[in-house]
Amino acid sequence: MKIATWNVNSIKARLPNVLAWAKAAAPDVLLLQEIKTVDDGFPRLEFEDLGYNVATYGQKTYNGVAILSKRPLDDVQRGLGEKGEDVEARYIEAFTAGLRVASVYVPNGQEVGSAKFAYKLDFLARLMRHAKALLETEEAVVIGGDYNVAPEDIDAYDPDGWRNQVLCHPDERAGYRRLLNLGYVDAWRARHPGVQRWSWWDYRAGAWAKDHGLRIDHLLVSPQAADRLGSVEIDRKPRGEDKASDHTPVWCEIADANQA
DNA sequence: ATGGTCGCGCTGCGA
Repeated sequence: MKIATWNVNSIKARLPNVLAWAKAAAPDVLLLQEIKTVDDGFPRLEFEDLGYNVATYGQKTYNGVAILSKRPLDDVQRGLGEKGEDVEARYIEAFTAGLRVASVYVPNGQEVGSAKFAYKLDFLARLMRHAKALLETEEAVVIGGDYNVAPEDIDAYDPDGWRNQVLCHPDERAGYRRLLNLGYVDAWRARHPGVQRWSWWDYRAGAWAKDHGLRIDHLLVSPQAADRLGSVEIDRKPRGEDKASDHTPVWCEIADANQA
């Protein structure tokens, strides 16, 4: 089965792009971030027509996450289940197709040292605690999303220029690395050691044209899912199309449990 | 170039 993650930067503005990609790439599970709409505004019927079940955790104007799956979505959970998470819609998980999957939109953090940066670090800590609890179920787990962290220097086009900036600061890299220390695997990096590839290019300053990007969108897979990991790719093509999101999809294949 | 460009929703904020 194929699982993809994509920060679409408004599902309404991006609907033709997302429908076209979902049709062509045909992921079994599509994890979306920054849908930027309340649940009632999500174009549910258009995705149901493509054969997806839809679960959303929306919010007016900002944030918002969703899970689309060709299999039924069970045990849907919205938020990280700790105090303080109800304000911003940044996490949704469900059990589908024999896996637990989650779509996460980690706060951007705006500027190192700001209140928003502190909120980002706190969110990463809450995510870590929740991810740890998920591991204890010994289910196959895939937590995909926009982590807003370039894990290592190799994940930035100009690591020295980005050093100590938001998205690359050591404190947020440490927060992200704690997820790996629990036993989660960065699926794309596991399949492509030493390779540079971006998942996000700023709209500004001609970043796409100059290929100035960062790899900040990740699929973290539990050991049980890592044992079944197949191909993992970043699909650059949607970033170059008309009315593109500033992020592009990342996908992985997870073999059926009985084939592992 | 301390800039640049999007989306939301109608003014400036967030990314």
